[in-house]
Amino acid sequence: MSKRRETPLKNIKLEKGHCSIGVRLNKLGMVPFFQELSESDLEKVNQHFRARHFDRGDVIYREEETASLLRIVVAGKVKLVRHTLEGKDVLIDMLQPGEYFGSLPSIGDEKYMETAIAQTQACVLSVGTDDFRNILNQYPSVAVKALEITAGRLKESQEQIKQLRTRSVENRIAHVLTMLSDKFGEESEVGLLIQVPLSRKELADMVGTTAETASRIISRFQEKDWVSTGRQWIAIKNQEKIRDLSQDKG
Amino acid sequence: MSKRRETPLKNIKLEKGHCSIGVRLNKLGMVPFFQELSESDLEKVNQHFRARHFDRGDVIYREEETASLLRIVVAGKVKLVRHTLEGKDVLIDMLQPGEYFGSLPSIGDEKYMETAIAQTQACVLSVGTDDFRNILNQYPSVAVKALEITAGRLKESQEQIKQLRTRSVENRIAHVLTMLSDKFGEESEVGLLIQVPLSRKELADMVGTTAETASRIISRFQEKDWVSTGRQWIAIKNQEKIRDLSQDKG
DNA sequence: TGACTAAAATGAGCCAGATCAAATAAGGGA
DNA sequence: TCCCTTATTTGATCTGGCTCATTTTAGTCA
Repeated sequence: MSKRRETPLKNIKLEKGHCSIGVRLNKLGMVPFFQELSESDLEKVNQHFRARHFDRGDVIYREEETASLLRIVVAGKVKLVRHTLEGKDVLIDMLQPGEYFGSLPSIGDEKYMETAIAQTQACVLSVGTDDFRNILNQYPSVAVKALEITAGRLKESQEQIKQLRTRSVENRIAHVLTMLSDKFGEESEVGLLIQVPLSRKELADMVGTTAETASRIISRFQEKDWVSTGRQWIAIKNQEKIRDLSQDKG
Repeated sequence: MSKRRETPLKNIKLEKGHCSIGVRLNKLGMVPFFQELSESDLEKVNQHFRARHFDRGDVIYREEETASLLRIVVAGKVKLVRHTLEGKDVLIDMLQPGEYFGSLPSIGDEKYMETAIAQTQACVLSVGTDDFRNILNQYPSVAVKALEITAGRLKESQEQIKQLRTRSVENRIAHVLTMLSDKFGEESEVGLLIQVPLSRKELADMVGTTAETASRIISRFQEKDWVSTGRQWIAIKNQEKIRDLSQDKG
């Protein structure tokens, strides 16, 4: 009855030159940091950026490397991971176009604390930390925006700490699925598809479990027909149930 | 042989009027935010602040209350806690003079995400969020500083997430003890004393365990003569061992 | 379309740490 | 110095989720 299935994930193929100077200026204005800048200021700021393309799986920078650049995702998805000595990974964040990563110009912020990897083909802008510091001092609105964004991330990360301590793995998985579908969700025939390649292992690393446990739980969801999944993808069929579980009192 | 023991903790009694306008300006310059401001700018900024005294246990603000003030600890210690529906608490941070809390002026930051409680008698400054926003726009150095501080907290909190997922409770307790002694440590006859009242329950809430488990672990440390403790206080007698445990490969 | 490979699903056993229940003891107050 | 409250300690038991090992797929590629 069913044809051979193939990934419902979009194969994001970025064309050659997509990461060029021309496109760049255009996109820069859409980055939250710079939203309040005038056209001309934007152009000045743009001078300091360099653009670079990455293929899926490329390491953008490594933990422990000397941190000297602030980066902004312009196209594609980028994941941030921390490795531990015991060989466990912690998936800190999955970034979308418009989001920043790398080092903010802070004192003693000499090493990157995490590894950044292109999760799909991606185009990334970068500025030197010193240049960015100048930008911050010159355009207070950029600094305020950066502060807001960072404060927001701090809250999220505190929320995650709270969840890690108090909710079950099942609840936490429901929670990331909700977050991911809010961020990357796209309606498709199989349900609300999370438009990023994401293995069970990666899902587990976001939530703080093992791939096995994550798999068991996803299977359970599937039995109840709340999600549909395959290799590296998950789509949500019953948003309400999943959201309920992610809320308090699952 | 030994006299009746009493808490080695200092009873921080703040005198009346300690929290007055006069003292205030003096202290404001010591707050990291404002370190780079000139005397006269400092005075202008000071206009916007109000000072207020709190006794031990006083609630400074509650989770879910509308957030409208940014606060700065001027004297005493303040703890930030998150409560969960299940009745568990998460102790997010223990603040020292000079540190900020409350709401940064960010969009949609309408509710406090945590409850702030005076852990000792304390003096706290506050500014309206709008006023602070103006300060940020007017003095970029303040904004940059705020950004640095917030980014630093973000890193800490990511580090904590990593630890929660990968280290044992024993390791994590050793880790907070190390952090707390770096921050609040004071040499005393009983060892490097953490100069803040801190119950086992609170220790547990910082680390993500139960009071019982925390107690068992502290007992173990005590047997090895690494720490000495009593009600609401802990002093470290063997910093090296504790630090080793908190490091990787305990 | 069939073969092949890495991802995913499953099974069985085990343990750190949570829970529940009780016994102790620290240290403030009079 | 004694009393009393409430933190702390300790014991016994239970379990979610981790581990290790194996079997099944999904989906790509030729």
